[in-house]
Amino acid sequence: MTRPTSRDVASAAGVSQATVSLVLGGKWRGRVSERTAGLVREAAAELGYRPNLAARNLRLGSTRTALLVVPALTSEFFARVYTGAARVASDHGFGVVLYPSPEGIGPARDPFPSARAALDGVIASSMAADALDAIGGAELPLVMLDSDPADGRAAARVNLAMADGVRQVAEHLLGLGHRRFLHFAADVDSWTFDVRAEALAAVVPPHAELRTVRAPLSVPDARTAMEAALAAPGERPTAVVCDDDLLAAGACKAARRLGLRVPEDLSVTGFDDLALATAVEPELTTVRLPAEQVGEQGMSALLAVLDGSGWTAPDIPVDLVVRGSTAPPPAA
Amino acid sequence: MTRPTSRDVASAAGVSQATVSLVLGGKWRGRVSERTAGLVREAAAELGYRPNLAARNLRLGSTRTALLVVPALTSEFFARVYTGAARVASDHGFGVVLYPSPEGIGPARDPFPSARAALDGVIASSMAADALDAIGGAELPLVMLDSDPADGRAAARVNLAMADGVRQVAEHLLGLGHRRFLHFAADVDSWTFDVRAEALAAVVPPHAELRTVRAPLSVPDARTAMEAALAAPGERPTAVVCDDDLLAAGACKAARRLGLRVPEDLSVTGFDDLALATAVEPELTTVRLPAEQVGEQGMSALLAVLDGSGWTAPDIPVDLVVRGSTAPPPAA
DNA sequence: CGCGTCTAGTTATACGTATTACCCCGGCGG
DNA sequence: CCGCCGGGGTAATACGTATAACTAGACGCG
Repeated sequence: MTRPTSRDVASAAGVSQATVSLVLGGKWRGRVSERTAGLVREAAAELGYRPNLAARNLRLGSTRTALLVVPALTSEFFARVYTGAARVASDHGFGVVLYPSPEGIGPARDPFPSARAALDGVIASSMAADALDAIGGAELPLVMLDSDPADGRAAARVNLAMADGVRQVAEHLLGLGHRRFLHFAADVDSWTFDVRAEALAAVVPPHAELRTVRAPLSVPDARTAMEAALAAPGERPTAVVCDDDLLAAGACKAARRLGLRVPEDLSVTGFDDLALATAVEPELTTVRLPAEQVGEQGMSALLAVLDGSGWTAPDIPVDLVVRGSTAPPPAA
Repeated sequence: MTRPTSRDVASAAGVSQATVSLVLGGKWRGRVSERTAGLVREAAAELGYRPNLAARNLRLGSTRTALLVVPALTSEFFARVYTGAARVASDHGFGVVLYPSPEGIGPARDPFPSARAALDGVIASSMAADALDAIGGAELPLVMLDSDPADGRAAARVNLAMADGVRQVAEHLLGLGHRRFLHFAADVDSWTFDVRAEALAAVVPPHAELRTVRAPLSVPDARTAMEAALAAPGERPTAVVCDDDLLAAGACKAARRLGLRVPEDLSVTGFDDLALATAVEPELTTVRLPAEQVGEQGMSALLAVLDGSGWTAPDIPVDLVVRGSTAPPPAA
């Protein structure tokens, strides 16, 4: 009661194993007659034949599988990146396997004992640099997402126009009349956040004020940090620019606890346009990131690299989405 | 510049390939001398040897890989299930691969061309029944999560005590004095939601009122549906029991739009205890599901099945978490 | 008629591993 | 001195596939 092999199909169809392989592999044009091919396909269907992929991989020296390294599986953004990557991959007969950052699994344990070496290439977020080291995938073709162009490990790179997104946010707020800004930064060591900080500093005019507060990427942590920041002495900012919607949600909660209304007393902007952005009240003004497109381009880039051809593309544009969490500053 | 094979290690160590395999496979007690084993390990480390898994899989006829079939990758709940499963798997030299329901990838495309047949077993959520059909994994050992015990496909089963969770919610609300309930049900065809509906109907006493409204599992959809339900003529319910935190968040938004305060005018309960539950204002009274434990038990069950031993365990208990979205009904 | 060419296949082999069956050699009991 | 045994290792093989190299026959053409 074992799985049928190509040899079983061959004897059922009355041909050789090689013929079966040719027919099912699609490379039989002019090598096998239409009639025989039909017989083979019939026999294969009859037996419910499916090729043994371990054998195929061994023969081809390729697994047609890419690894997507993400910082956290709970992240809606990376879930969408995965979707995009999987779509492109499946168009090319590739599979995609996820490697979430080992956090919560334990640093010493490798969640991919069986997949680790069975890969053709790696697509990795710059936010998961440590996980990437853990894989030791340095010997595999690597595509990095939203990473520092100076990082030499990547064979290709897919970046979002984060700086432009920050610029759009800042101009929106400046246009509303805001002059005292608080940058609510993600307490994560990642190039992509550094870029946002720099972009914001660059676009805020000299006569305006810009301070910075950091918090880990979670709503409760963000709330705590922002409560402290808003309660601090001195002139209160009128607009909080957040690195992430999670931070923005936390900031809104903090504001409400302190009796501040959003957006009348305090404007808050997010980043990413997660589902959360429209789940909270008021809905967040934020920056929409085309996550699926990141995944698609990442996979395309990897395929190009594997193919030996080069790959390069402009930064993926991002768009400001104005909702209810921003308004002109209080008259004061 | 190709990857070293066990044969390369053998010639470097001055032994045969078989010896290398024995030593590195750990089955050399009494077959190879301590000294030779040391030499082999040294050579392997020197060359950076890592076994070719396609070859190993082919030889062993096993891939040591399980597939986790989930309805949606964006789901925080299943992300945690995955974490638990991956932890147990890695303890046993197994890997876990995710198969998200094809939604968004297209029904005709199989995101796992390379993994489909390269699996030892499948763990599937009952919410992803159609995806499961698409894989055609019927011939593989199957563990089902939160599924109908009458479904005969599963070799083992891991269930949460959903009915008990609903009971806890209902008793909490009854204890607060509520008598007019609205069940906000997920518009998803899944056993796990049917169970909740039945449990709620069973625990609400005859003199109380219980209606039902359905909506898809998203905050905007939930908000729309609940706005309509609350604006409907007739006596308004005082408590909304939701199948999911997403629905609860939508219900809160709908209430606020209609000028109702939560929890003073309307109590709302969630289910799942997602991050969202503490991100919204007020924080949701909800039912915490130990998702990691579901993943752990699911993987343990699969390993047991593969091992030929049976597996059975009681339902995993769930706990009510009381937060700010429930209060006694308005005096009226 | 002889030769090249085309069609429709087949035979043979390699991929890298795990494991079974075998082999060699030194020592030991008889 | 021979048979036997056990320690230490090796040779050989199979897993199932893809493909390069080959072949048998039919056919056209000079």
